[in-house]
Amino acid sequence: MPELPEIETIKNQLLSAAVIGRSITQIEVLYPQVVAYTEEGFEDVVVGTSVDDVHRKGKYLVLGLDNKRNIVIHFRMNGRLLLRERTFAFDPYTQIVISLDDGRELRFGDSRKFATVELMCDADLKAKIVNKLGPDAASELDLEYFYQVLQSTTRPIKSLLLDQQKIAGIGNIYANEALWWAKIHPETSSADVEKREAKELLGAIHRVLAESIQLGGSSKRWFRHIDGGLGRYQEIFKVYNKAGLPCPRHQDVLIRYSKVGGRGTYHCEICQQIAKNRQTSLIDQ
DNA sequence: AGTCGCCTGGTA
DNA sequence: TACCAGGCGACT
Repeated sequence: MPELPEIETIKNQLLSAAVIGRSITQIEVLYPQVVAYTEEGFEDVVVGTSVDDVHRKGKYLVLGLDNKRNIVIHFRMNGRLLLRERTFAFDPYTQIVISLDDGRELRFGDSRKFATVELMCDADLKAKIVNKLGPDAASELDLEYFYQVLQSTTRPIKSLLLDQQKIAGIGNIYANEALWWAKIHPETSSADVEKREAKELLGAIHRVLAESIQLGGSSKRWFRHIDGGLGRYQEIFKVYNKAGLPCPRHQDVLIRYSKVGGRGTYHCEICQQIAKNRQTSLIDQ
């Protein structure tokens, strides 16, 4: 589920809830497979340390500890991180519980069991995660780089937007929404996107991410805030999950569903047309 | 580039 | 009952 705006929301809420500075008194792993990788024993290294940093890179959430270790969480499809008083009722799907010294617990879980929690030192975080991701779509992506990446491949633009090694943080919802705002067909060859369109698309990416962060992310199904509350961006989806409904720009044209790169894709065939591409021009001749 | 596996739950 | 899902890595 969670893409950049959802993880950013979690991060902001953890900061507001003053998690930084709290020390960790206990770790309970209810579902051992959630721990994807540890350089050392999870519990031994974490208990007794305190959280001194919370940040996000792409779709990863990082809890930095004061011993140079990091708890690195990837939510995959259905991951959920809740902050509860210890006495609060058990949350379904909880897989790992991090107890804080003020009586609160960070409870992480995932109904589909795809999500991962890893413990890694600063050097590993950099080598195994940060250096493998492209610039963060919300905070590090500029037109210069974006256009250069587009020029470098003929892959469908939508697939490129989802490629975390090229651009970090965009997932299926925001790829669909940004392409609609920029009026670009999801299957357009990346290299055929003109600089002017690239600028539009970059603006659209920044727009949808920022608006979603303002609304606390999208809770189409599984995403929850740290207090269990829902995001609201799904209330203003333009095309995502809207197959068969009218395009907001064309009341008589219905949103079409298709697959691009194996992922469900939504677009309006009137406002999002494939730019006349070079291959077609050659064939025409 | 496409398909499969990882798993479970919601919905047509 | 079948199909789909805010992801991603390992296959062919």
